[in-house]
Amino acid sequence: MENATPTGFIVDALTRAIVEHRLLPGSKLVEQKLADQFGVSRTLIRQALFRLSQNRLVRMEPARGAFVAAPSMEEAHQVFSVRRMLEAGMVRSLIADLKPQHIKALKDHIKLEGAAIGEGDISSRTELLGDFHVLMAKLIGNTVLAQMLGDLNSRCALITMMYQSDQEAAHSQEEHIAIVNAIQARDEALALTLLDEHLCHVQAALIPASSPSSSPR
Amino acid sequence: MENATPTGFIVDALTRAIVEHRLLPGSKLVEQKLADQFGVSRTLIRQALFRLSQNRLVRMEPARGAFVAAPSMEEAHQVFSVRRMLEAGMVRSLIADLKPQHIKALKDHIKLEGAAIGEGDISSRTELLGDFHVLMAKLIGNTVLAQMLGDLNSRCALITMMYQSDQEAAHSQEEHIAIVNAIQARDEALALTLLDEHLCHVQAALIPASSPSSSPR
DNA sequence: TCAAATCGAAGTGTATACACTTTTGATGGT
DNA sequence: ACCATCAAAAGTGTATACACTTCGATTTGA
Repeated sequence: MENATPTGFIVDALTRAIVEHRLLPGSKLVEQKLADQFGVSRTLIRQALFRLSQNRLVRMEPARGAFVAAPSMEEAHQVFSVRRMLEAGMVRSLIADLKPQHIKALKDHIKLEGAAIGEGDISSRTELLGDFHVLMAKLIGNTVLAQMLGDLNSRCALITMMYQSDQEAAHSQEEHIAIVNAIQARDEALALTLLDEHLCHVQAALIPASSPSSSPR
Repeated sequence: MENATPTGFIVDALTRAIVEHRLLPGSKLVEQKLADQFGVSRTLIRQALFRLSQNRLVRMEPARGAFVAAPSMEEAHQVFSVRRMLEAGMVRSLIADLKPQHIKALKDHIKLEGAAIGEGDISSRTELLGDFHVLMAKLIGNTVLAQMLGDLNSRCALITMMYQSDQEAAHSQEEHIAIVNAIQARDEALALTLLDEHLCHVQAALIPASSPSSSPR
């Protein structure tokens, strides 16, 4: 999953920084400062910022600069709505052509989640909880879908991570377990219900209140 | 829908050229030539090419340059698979909260399709047949979904357009009509079936045979 | 004192320069 | 005739230069 190109490295580093909220939503990203920090020229920084703006992780205003995105509640709702559509179809596909190794892969992944949750490693915990969904896409062999879910995931993470408590993380993992069990039993209706509820729970755990995404004026 | 920035203009122009197959899949895109053609420096061309490579309309090979993408059959299959998932959910949402103006908007759009098909305007016909699906996303007020479908659409267009016959275009429009009727009748099961068949038909009309996407070596 | 105008600093947008890689075509050996 | 070698041409990757815009603070005029 590592990116060898310099621009890719910068994109990854900034993505982590944003998703882990070391760069807060709304922050200005000054090109020369980043260039100094990474020890490269503005050229590469600009490439990275443009890529991030296509991911919607940063927002670029003409002649004003780049800012860490501050997704509105409305947008978050839409993102989750899309995820529910995609993942419902995905689970159907998975159940329709289920193989023992799929179940094994999912259960192995859940073990990793458990380990990260146990250790209190928030960053890797959030990543793994998100990757669970990407893993399903990969298992049905649809890389296009996997990449889309990955992108949507980053977009969600920008919102969720900071606000997800230990308890919510554990809850997410339990839901993952239940979903895998339903898949294993090939109970499509149950799996779909559980998945939908799971995504709703994650969404419901969003921004407790406040913050109508005040535009940095 | 117009993009004011110079880079956006170049992206749009190249997108049209690719989707309309004035630039054939596999073609090399030499930066300096494009720069001369557009009357700008390589800087802006590179920005545009990077954006297009994120859309998967062009593929960039390190130190070798940019090429018009030549999606494999496998990838096309995956793209359509994702579209089926998204659009099934979308139609459910639409029916669940249907308003008279939605039906009107869809029927108006179909009229436009009919006009383009009648005039034999292949370019605008293909665009409108694709926009039908994006329109549904907009009607349920999900701009995130609308944008994703738009992207997937471009990616499909790279494959479909060239090969779509007049007859197939007319067939597509008829299917759109049937889908709208089912939506109007709020017959979810029928709408879903028709939509799924429609997407399968479009997909089936892909590349008649040949071309295992020979990589330009 | 306050508001408007102005000047300078900071930052973005685009072009250009230069190093390095790939490609291509020619040359020489077998 | 054919393949390997090598040099020049073409092209990409990154840095830098410079014009123009935005933002802030200070000055100026009432």
